[in-house]
Amino acid sequence: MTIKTRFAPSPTGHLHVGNIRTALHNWMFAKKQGGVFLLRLDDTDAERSKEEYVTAIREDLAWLGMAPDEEQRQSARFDRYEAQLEKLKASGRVYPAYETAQELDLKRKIQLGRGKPPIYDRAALALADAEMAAFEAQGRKPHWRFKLDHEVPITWTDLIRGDQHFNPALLSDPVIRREDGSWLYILPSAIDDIDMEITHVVRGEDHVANTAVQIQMFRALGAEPPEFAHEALLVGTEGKLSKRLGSLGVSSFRERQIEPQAIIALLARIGTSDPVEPIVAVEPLIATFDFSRFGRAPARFDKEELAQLNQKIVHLLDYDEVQRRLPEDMDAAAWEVIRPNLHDMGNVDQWWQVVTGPVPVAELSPEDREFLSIAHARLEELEASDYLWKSLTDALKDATGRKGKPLFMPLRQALTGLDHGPDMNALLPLIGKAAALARLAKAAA
RNA sequence: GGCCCCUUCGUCUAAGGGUUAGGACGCGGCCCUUUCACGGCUGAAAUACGGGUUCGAAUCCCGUAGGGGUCACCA
Repeated sequence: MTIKTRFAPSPTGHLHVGNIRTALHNWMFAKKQGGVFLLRLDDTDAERSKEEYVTAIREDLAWLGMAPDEEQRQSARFDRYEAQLEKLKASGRVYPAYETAQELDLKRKIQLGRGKPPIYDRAALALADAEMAAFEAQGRKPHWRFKLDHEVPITWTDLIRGDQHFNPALLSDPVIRREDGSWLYILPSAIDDIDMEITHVVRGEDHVANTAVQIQMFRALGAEPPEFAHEALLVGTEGKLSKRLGSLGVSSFRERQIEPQAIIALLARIGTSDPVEPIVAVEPLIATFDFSRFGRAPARFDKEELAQLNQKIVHLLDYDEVQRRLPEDMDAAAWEVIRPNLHDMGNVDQWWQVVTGPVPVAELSPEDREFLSIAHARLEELEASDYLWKSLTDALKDATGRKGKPLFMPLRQALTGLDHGPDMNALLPLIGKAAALARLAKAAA
């Protein structure tokens, strides 16, 4: 049997870290088994679903390198849901209810006030035909609920959480369809999982109770439930499931010059017993992916940790991977020289500026300026070569007796305008003899 | 409030009765580098609390505290 996972976001907003993590785990699990990764847009809510978010979700997944193998959307399958609902009606597993949202809300408040769990009381189940007819006569239309079988305990072995047990009597019969005919996600999701032959449902632990309900739905529809893996949610650095985390999307990562590889490397490992490591290629990440390594406690997502990982990732990036984002005339050799000093890809221009100039003129003492004019004279006599820096500093050592910091720091400042930066041995050939002479002359003046 | 899950260095975690409680990230120090960074080495750093069970508990049991989730005509 081929493995098939699905990522089922509702296009009511952009993907955020939590979403991305879930998508990633679905994708990695499928890839590890040579399976299929399905993107299913849960757009049953026509009010809130927007086409721009559909596009954004596709683009974000592609940018992260996990384009789906297949795409489906629930809005195209309403006929199918209708047909399946009829079957459930026929087998008595769904029933009409006429309460208004306000009435239900009131009931819940009363239950809560009494210290009881706010579970639907199944009043609609006791309705006589005449009462229903009366509601219909008033023009009231029913919404539909799925009838949980209270006699059958719900159990499954979760790939992350282990054996799970739910008492169906402690769960509300879920509303599956509104009076206006629109669908709630829970039944369509189960129908889709069956029809699309999903073998593994990987989602956040906020769905465990839904899974309990859906397991009865699968069975009521004559299907065996798939495997389930519910992962612990991500929390922010404050320890709470932060609102800020919900707004951290791909666009904010792009703005902050975070490479997709860094996001993948962090999200693949965070909350697992494997260490978060700067790994650029996705294959080793996939190879170590294993649900048994997932912790059950919420993991902390730290933007700072992501930034640090990103820096290490940048230091591992090959020239061909970044070439199209580099200044046009920057070659592989220059990339190698500049790369170790990068904080993120946003620093490239700054360092390339140091090579191509112009650079700011350093403030120097009269002694240093005199030293630099000697340096200028010596450099003029030298051949441009890969060892230009060594030849120059050797010559100056002999000529002036300077050594150590007093020897090289004025040179670095004159040549780069900065007191830190890439190795001058590598940098000077990049700057070139002519430009170096000009900078020395300017700083000595 | 009911139900479910969780609690080991700052962070992510390993160790399912006997360990100097291990690793990774971060942090400190040293080395390398005629700068910064990179890299190498090294150090500090944890079993939430209280009771049991046991020769022996991070590990099993109970309780307390704390955290997370859920209990929608959202997904």
